[in-house]
Amino acid sequence: MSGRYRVLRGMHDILPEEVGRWQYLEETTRAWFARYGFREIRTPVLEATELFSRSVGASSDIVRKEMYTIERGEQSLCLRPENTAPVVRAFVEHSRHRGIAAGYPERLFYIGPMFRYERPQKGRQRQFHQIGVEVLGGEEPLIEAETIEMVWGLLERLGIASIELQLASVGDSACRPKYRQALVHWLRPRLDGMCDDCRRRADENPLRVFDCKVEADLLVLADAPTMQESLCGDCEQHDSRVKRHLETLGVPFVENAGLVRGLDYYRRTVFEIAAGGLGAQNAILGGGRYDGLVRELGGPDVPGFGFAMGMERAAMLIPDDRLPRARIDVSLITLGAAGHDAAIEMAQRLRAQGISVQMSMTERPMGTQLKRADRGAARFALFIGKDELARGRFGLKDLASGQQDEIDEAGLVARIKAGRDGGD
RNA sequence: GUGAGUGUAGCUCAGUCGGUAGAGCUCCAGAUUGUGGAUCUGGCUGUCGUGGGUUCGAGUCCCAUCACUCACCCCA
Repeated sequence: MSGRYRVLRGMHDILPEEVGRWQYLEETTRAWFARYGFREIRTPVLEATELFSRSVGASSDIVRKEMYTIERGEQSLCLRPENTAPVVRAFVEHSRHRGIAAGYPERLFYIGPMFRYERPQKGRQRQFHQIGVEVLGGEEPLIEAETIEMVWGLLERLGIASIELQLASVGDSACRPKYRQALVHWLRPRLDGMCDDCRRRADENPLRVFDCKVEADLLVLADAPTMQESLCGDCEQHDSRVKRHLETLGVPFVENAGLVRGLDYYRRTVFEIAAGGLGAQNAILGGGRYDGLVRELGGPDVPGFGFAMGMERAAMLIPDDRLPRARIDVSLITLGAAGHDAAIEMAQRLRAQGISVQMSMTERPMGTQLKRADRGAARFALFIGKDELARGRFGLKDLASGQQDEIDEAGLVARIKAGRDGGD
């Protein structure tokens, strides 16, 4: 490690060697989401701080201690820590609800950086990237099922294996407060035997006790009342419909009554997909329904559902053999000054024909040029020297097989393009 | 914010009891003046994370600090 300046803590350069992994993730996502009618939305990374304290929750860790804020004159701005609130802000600002027909909600996705001032660890950066989806303008359980089926299919297409979908309902404004009360009541006489974290959680956010990792506590909690059995009629019906649709679509899930999402705005359905190989941060994506958020942010009473996927986490799980190898079509091997001069224009003509070409910027020994062609993973080497120029025919060598043919310039393009399918 | 581990060449790492800074890979040149991958020979590359202290002498010991990694909290 050298140099005087370094990247900020928790932030990373994505170098050319890794960029292919990211492009594969992004391209696969865009193509797959398009099949479900999702369209991309891009919003600014900078927003009013209040947007997040209103939506994510002023008491949440994200707002309390993890935001990058900028005081600019009278305004408090911040780098977005998540993107549901900005997307909803844009939805409201542009009156998008006016274009929604019953049964056809607005389907949006985004890809971009988020910022949270946290202590970095495996799978957690201060600048990280999310692929997120928001469905606005429908409360049908099919929305959950279809959207989850979509992302389940995406992970399959990316070759990400050993994943588990966990599903729960956190109820609504009718049944959740009642359950919360019941849980606190149940916990109170048992807290003495439980860990410090649980005692603190019981005060601040009782549902979080289910996140506890202490064996003894988990045994106690196994008998705790669950949200599931406390759901009101509407929530219960919604939840069972979501599950029925998921079964129809063949998406396996496990119910996890202890699933707690960190953001205040969730109602009813919440879910998470966890994977092995990610260390302690094993959630690759999570989300839920947020009926009420649009109204909270000053819009009409439009229901919503969405999730966000951590791109760093997803990228880590894509098997190497899934990634297309970036290859250059042809590397020019020049011999002598005349060959090098002629190659300059040859490169231009081939590139105009849609072929990727590399060549040395200076005359170099032939052995060296071939070595570079190899290292640069070129498919072909094309020899250009005075003999070839005199004959008007060039040696085109397949670097994998070693086979070399004499071919005129007119035949080069077709031959090189044909080599794309044949070669590994 | 808390705890633990690690910082030596572009990369991966060795460095004994405190005594002149090392290896492999990469890179460059050559063996090979018009044919690559293998092999061989030679070569370049260092504020030893940073600052201070102890010492005749510090990569090595002590203190501080910064960064990275993992974990906690929390989250994607």
